[in-house]
Amino acid sequence: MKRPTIADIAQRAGVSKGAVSYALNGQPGVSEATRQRIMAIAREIGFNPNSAARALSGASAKAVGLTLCRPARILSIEPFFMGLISGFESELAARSYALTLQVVSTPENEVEVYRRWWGERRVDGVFVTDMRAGDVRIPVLQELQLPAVVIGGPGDTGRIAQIWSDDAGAVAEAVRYLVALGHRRIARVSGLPDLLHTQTRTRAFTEVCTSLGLESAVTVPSDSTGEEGGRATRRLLINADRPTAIVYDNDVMAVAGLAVAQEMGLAVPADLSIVAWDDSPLCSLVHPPLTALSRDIAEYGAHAARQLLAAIAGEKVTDVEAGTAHLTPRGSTAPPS
Amino acid sequence: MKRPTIADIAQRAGVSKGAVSYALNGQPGVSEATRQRIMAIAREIGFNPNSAARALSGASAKAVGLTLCRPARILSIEPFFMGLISGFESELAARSYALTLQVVSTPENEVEVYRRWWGERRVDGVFVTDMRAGDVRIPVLQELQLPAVVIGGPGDTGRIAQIWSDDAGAVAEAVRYLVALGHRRIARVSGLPDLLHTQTRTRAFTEVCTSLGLESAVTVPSDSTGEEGGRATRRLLINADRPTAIVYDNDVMAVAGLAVAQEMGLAVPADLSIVAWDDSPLCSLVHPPLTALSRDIAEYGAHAARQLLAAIAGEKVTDVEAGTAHLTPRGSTAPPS
DNA sequence: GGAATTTACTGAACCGGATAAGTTCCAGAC
DNA sequence: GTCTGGAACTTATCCGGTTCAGTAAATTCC
Repeated sequence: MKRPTIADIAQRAGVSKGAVSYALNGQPGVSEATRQRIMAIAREIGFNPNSAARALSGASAKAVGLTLCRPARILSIEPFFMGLISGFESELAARSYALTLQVVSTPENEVEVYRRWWGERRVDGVFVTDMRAGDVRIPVLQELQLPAVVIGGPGDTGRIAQIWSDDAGAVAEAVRYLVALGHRRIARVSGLPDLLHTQTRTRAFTEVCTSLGLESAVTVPSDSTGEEGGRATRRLLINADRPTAIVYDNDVMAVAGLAVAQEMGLAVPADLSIVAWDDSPLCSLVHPPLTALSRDIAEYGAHAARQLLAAIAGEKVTDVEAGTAHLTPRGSTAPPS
Repeated sequence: MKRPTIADIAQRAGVSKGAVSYALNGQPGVSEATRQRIMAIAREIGFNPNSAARALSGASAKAVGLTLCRPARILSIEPFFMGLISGFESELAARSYALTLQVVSTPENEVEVYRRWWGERRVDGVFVTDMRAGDVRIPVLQELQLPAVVIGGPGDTGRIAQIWSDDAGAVAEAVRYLVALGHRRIARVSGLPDLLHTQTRTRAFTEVCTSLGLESAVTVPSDSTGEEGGRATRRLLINADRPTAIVYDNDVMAVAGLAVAQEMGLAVPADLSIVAWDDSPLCSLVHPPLTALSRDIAEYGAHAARQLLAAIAGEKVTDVEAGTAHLTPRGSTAPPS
């Protein structure tokens, strides 16, 4: 089956290719009657503009890119990214933008992918996640002048717009809530320590715990996996002066922590309170359901997509703080016994 | 920054555009010396072929598509797809193919996306998941002659290749194991009943239970979500002659089922044995860790990607059964008390 | 040694759109 | 009645590759 082109439409309508192009793109240069006639023919024969041809003649590729820098094992269970992707799609699909995905193994690898995408003109812009301090990707994106939006910050991104949620405020809310319940020994199991948002959260956690004069407030670094989160929990709970509450940097680690507590014969929430970050369905799935710092990740993603599309359109895009997480108390938190 | 093109290379090397194209694509028509010189220059100036131009001049788009027909809420927690995507990527990245993702809401919508992708020449082929009986997508793909691989079957896909794992064998293995432990009342919580693989599993489950002469062997339909899986479990467990073991069609529902059992004061595995399908890290995360029907989903995806690339290359691709799931016993199964 | 073939290229057409630069044609102004 | 200006087109060029037809030089063959 042959793909219909504007030449086919032009022939049917008895006009030139140029006229068809003007008509379909809402450009001036054709009468309203002709435009309607052309559009009707296009619809009738199921015309879709060849994205390659369009991209080649200087217009946009109508695609944006996302690189995921995680091994398969971790990705498969990280609900955050799928939520984010769903959010992206809600905006992108409406404007007929495609999302191009690439799984990579290192940030250096990510840079290579950006360079390739740029050279291939494959994408009009990219989403950047998992920002690190002094991230190597930022200078490259600036050099290539590839539109981008950094998700998670705030950090030093130069002219590149970023969007983040108020992690410091959220962590403070969680700690204050636990303290109000009577907890005095609170621990936190964090994600990868070199990620920017981990650092933000760690700083905020330490600050708020100090200001509230807590007995102990350690942060144990982990890597966002359930496995490592469980190990970190075990290390915390074998101490004599074990914490009475633990805040986890994501839901997967929180679930693993819950399992470790059960395995060690500790009752949740009687002996240990648990707070999860990022409230995926996972949190309400387990027993007891986990108190979580919820935020609308899909909306977060949609917001980021709007930002990126604006940046691609050449509009001035400013940094925004969006979607502050707020505490959703469930069965995993209670006063310490 | 200007993107380097083959014209730039041609100028530097003092040859024509055509010669450069032949050299870079390993085509005959240039001497080995010239080829080396051209390749060196290309590497030096960081040349990447413009994918749009390449796609336009008849060559492939170097991209494949995947549509996901799930609401955001479900997708975010479904580890299966991320595992599959990781598997795709391992093959695609090696051959510089991009993966284009689109989240849609209905199968009809999926058909539209296929038509658009085809018209736009955006992808060279597509992965098809979640096959239903009499799936509307198959005739469209045949009509468009868009290379495709169906993941999950076997079904009636005409000339389109498919890949599936031996679900019937796996479900039999699980049931036989439970029966060997002494269970006589086994239930199953399934995924969406109109999906082909759900039907295959249901048929196999009923058959093996009948052949083993079990007291009761109901399948309760669900929709793969934890929420619905939990509800189905609750409905099963309130009966007087409740099952002593439940097999779930995915890991998320199994985890939800575990939570419901705990909530109802039933001990797992003493009062209820649980078997999960698809062994994501989730299964080893909870307490007790879940016995699961494991298969290597990433390898499954990689296999599918190899099939699709072969189909795109015009090779004859045959249906294959790959990666049979096998039982991985963990703490959630034991003889009934 | 001259014709035939092969090698190593060049030049130009082509893919399917976007778009700048004409070309008609007609209404309105003077 | 001529001139101007704009609407409604057409024509031609460009984007950056691929590929085919052509060509000159080198090599092979009898």
